[in-house]
Amino acid sequence: MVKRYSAQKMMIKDALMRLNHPTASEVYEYIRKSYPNISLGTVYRNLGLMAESGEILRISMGNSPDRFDVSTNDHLHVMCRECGQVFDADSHKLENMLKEIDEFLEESTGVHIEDRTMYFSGICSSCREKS
Amino acid sequence: MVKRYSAQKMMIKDALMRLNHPTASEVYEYIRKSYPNISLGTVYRNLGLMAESGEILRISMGNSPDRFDVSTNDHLHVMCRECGQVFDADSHKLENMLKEIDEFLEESTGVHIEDRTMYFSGICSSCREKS
DNA sequence: TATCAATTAGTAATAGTTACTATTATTATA
DNA sequence: TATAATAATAGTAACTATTACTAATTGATA
Ligand SMILES: [Mn+2]
Ligand SMILES: [Mn+2]
Ligand SMILES: [Zn+2]
Ligand SMILES: [Zn+2]
Repeated sequence: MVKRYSAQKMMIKDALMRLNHPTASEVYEYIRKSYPNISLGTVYRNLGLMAESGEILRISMGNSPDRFDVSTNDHLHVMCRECGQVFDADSHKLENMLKEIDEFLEESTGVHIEDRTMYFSGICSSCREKS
Repeated sequence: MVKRYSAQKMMIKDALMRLNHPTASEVYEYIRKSYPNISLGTVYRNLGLMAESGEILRISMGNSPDRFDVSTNDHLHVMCRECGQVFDADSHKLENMLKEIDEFLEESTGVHIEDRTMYFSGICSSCREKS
């Protein structure tokens, strides 16, 4: 069970670095330009494996298709509901607040918090200018 | 365009009050016991309409099916990853912190935050006792 | 009672994703 | 190097959650 770093896997990693939080099909379409034979299944499988191993991040936002992220450091995501762009925000400075929220929830629900999911949406500055 | 509060709609509302943050099919299965002819489409449509009008809440947690909530007040959700139970937590006391997070994000991304989605998961107290 | 829009049941269609399978590519080994 | 073992792929089928469609039903109104 030796992990083979196939050409396809490298292309997927490369696409992730070039695109901004792409969906699986965005990765697929990007690679297809230079390598038309890539299979959508291969893209999904590798993104899933990489996310599971912690090499990349899977971002589930509501009911839209999952997005993937090469940055695995702790950070938050904000999406513009006008243009769809996804913005990163370093959550370092919020660490204490987030811990406080966890503690509050543990106390009021009895659940030992192991994971939190949060994302935000609004209108980005360039979309605000346009209107 | 008179809003008719059909028998089906009432059954759906009743199911929501009796079940704990159910999915559309949980609502469907519940109603089917006493009214086998109810259509899954009707359940989906009415849940969607009620959520849109603000009469109930739609809760999207990751890639699992959407859940619905009769309580429309501001509160947070915590799910036990062992038994799947969903717990409510009044977010009143966190209001200031949440606003601070919004402000931080507006400053660091330029996006004017209009909506935030957050949910948490962990192990509930009764599941912790069992192991 | 006749009319007409709202709603329904039942089913078809869709989107996103995972599963399957035969084939190809890569590595290990005789 | 030739052969065997197995990891990964392309292509497609299947699946789940959800929405769309349509003909029939319901119920309010004139
Ligand atoms: Mn990111
Ligand atoms: Mn709730
Ligand atoms: Zn924008
Ligand atoms: Zn539990």
